[in-house]
Amino acid sequence: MPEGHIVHVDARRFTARLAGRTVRAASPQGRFAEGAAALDGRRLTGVEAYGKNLFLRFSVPRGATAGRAMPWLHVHLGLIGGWRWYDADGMQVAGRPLRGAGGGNRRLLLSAGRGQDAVSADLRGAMTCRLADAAGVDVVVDRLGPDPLRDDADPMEGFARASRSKAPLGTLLLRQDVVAGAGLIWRCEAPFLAGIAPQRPGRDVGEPEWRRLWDHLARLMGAAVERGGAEVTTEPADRPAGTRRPTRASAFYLFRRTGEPCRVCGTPISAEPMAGRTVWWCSSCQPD
DNA sequence: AATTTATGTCAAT
DNA sequence: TTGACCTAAATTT
Repeated sequence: MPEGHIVHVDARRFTARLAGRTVRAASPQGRFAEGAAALDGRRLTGVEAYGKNLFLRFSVPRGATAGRAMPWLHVHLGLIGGWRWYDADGMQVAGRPLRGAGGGNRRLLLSAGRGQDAVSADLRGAMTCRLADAAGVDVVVDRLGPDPLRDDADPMEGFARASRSKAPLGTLLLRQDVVAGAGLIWRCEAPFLAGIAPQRPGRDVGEPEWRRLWDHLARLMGAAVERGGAEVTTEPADRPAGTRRPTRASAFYLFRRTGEPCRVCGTPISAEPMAGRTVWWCSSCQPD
């Protein structure tokens, strides 16, 4: 399920596989029929990931600018959305065949090429899928804080917001105007590695601590991108003996490990609701 | 076969 | 703080 690093992985795939190409667009499911018709036959000219938002820029057809030009496709995957990639044979790229590949849940199918060269991106379950002009994109981006996966990020913009809030750090890290792209996994794992309790009010987090936190976020999320989206925060030495490659059960220090022993000190992992979702922490490694 | 859950966000209380 | 929503996979009946 998608946090910001997944969106950046998608962006890389769009850049590698569809950027610069003339794209066919369809909405087999029908709920984005008008948008798909508007995109069909245009060239993908730009790909941007910002936090959990993906922006795809398409060429504007000459003469067809009756009214505003809408060069951008804005996609937000929400909790359950995702892109599925297919190659010429209708298989997932680098994956197993998808059950129900012809099913009716495909909101937007973007494809290019023919025969051996064909590739398709299949969007399903997204919370947002809409066309936008440049101003529409700006509205979204202007609301976002710095994205640890972007070169243009200024972590101090996030610090400025966090340090004037009394809300707990674990809540602040889910706020997209504080850190764009962070989600439930990172809001737990990064404070653990930084040794800060998620209950600590934002205004009580010092600048050096924030920088430490930011560095962990950027490193963890960057590593997940390099792994093609797979999230792993544990160091090999902190995984059970004999676990060479991280498994689902050994990938995290805290996430979904309520009551299990801390991998560093053995203290049972604590959990409680925070901002409507579960936050996990180690009361020993992350004292109040 | 039906129900629950999921790494997200927004609107309504 | 709660419910609604987008859909697929896991879990329970």
